Amino acid sequence: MTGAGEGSTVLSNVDATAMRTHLCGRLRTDDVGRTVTVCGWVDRRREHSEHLAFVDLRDHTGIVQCVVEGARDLRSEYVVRVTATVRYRPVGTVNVNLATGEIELGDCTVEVLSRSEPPPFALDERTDVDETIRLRYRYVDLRTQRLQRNLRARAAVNRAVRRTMETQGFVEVETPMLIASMPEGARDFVVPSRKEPGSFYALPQSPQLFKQLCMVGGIDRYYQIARCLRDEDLRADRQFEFMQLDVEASFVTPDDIFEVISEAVAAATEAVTGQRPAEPLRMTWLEAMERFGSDKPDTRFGMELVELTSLFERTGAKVLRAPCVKGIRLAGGAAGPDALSRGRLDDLVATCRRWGAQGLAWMRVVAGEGGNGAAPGLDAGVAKLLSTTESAGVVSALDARPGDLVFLVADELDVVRRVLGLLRSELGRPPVNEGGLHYVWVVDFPLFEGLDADGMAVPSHHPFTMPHVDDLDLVATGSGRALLDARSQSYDLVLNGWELGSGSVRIHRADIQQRIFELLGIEPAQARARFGFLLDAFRFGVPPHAGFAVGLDRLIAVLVGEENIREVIAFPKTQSGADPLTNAPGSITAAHLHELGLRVLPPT
RNA sequence: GGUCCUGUAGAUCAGUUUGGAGUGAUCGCCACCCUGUCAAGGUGGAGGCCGCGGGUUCAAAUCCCGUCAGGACCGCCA
Repeated sequence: MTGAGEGSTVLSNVDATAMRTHLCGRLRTDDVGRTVTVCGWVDRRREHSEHLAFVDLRDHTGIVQCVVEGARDLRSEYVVRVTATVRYRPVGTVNVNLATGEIELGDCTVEVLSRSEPPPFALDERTDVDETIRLRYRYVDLRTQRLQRNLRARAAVNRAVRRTMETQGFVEVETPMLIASMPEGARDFVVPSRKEPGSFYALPQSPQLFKQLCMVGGIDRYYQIARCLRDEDLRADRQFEFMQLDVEASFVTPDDIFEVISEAVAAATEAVTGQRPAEPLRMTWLEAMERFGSDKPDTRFGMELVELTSLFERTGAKVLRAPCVKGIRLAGGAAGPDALSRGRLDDLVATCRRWGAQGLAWMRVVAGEGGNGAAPGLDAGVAKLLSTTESAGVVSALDARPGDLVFLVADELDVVRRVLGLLRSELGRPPVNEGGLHYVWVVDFPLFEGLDADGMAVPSHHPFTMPHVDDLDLVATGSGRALLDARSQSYDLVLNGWELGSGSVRIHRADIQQRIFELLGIEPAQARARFGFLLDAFRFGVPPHAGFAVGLDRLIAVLVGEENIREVIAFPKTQSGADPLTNAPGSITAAHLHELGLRVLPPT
């Protein structure tokens, strides 16, 4: 957080107000001898008698010790104003753990501005308070160092992102919150119309179509720090509403977008950590899936997937006979302090089944027979089912050493990738605040995710995603499963295994768009109904354009080392979508319902 | 829609496996004492529908069923 205040344009005397001269945490030995007035909350008091009490006064900058003489009824979280003289602490009473530890406030005149009931939970960092209670009293929780730090980091990111986008020539355009519902993608939040009962607005899942209209409108370079809403189940990294740095630019290639976004996240990173991150790696989707079993690879640690299919092509071990076999190695997983227990292994097998695999084969790596220098062998688990050649092949392909644990999954290609990718994270992923910041551009995503029951292609992104330049012919003439090899000009930005955002080059040519609709099974009439206004706009001169959106909540969470985006959101919702503070969602009056032409059905 | 974990004092947790007398601890809170503490210290005290409902049992915080709330994950999130 060293850089959080850097480059800010605030006035230097902003600490002072009509009620105070200084902020608590900023007082230093330079201020000794000054008469100051500070305001804040009583953090802790240490009463020695009616003659002497030490009162720690806290504001968002930190704590300063007030030496209060004479009896005063000052309790936790009272809001007080103290006028006093800054003085050195007596020899031997300096507190090295406190930024203000060399000084204290003496001759205090204390004014109680507001009393407080005892707080519902301790505001220190030592105990993990139940999150429901923290959210119920979020206004108290916000006083903690943790949330003060996180929200100020968030503001620093917003500021840095705005500055860098402006510097790069982007224009901030605000798009509407009340829009038409699109029957694509995530579930929309809807708002009933009063003027037209029975009709509904949707809240935007993203400004996607509006930013493309901005390109048709000649904005050239658009950006917005936009609130987006999706009515899908919540997770540690997903809230109903979230913020995106939304970007679109005309007459650009993906490289232009990479440059702009890389610069924005670098500026955001520097604003929080004080250091510019390394340039993002670039990796194709295929490489990410093959090496990490995920389209959001966490490159902070190894344990990469190793291809073993050909080794088991003619295996006698039935459980390993499959279209695809891959393995990963857990160093020290079989022996030593980090060894996995049999119970843990059984759990992992069950977990992999839940993830969709037929099973999980595991083996311990042991020292080879024949003494020193002999190649390691395999033991336990399915080891006895393997031929000597197969065992040796596994050991050599995975570079396994005695004491390691080896996991194999044999199944369809996509299952093997996914399950081993999840297992790799489960076993090896470091905490969010360890291992540095590793940005990765994942490029060349498949254009289609698969085929639906009718044999129609299912888009992996949205239907306006431009095919890869080398796959335009395939898209134009291909059919059936062959189409699944087609790549698109879409890309994701990943940070330490978190998907930060995605973007693409958009289709600006009517012929390509028409072909894509055809492959997706969208009839012309249907296309008109759904996206008519966009297609109309494209008839009036659309520039080639591309864009991106960065999930700011996730970015900020990783930058401040939080595992959960609720910790970087001032007033988040619980996993069930409720707000324990305001009790949202709630009912509305019958009159209100009537006005909107709505009737609530009884619960089923 | 599903899987798993959690729910005991204002807070954080023991106690639940194997049912048994009065559910304890620490912090906080209240009162008193204490003139250099800083997670101050000392003495005393208050504070519990053991999430809720039902069942089994002579007996339930503990076992069973249901339900509510919170969390992690799968599905979902173009």
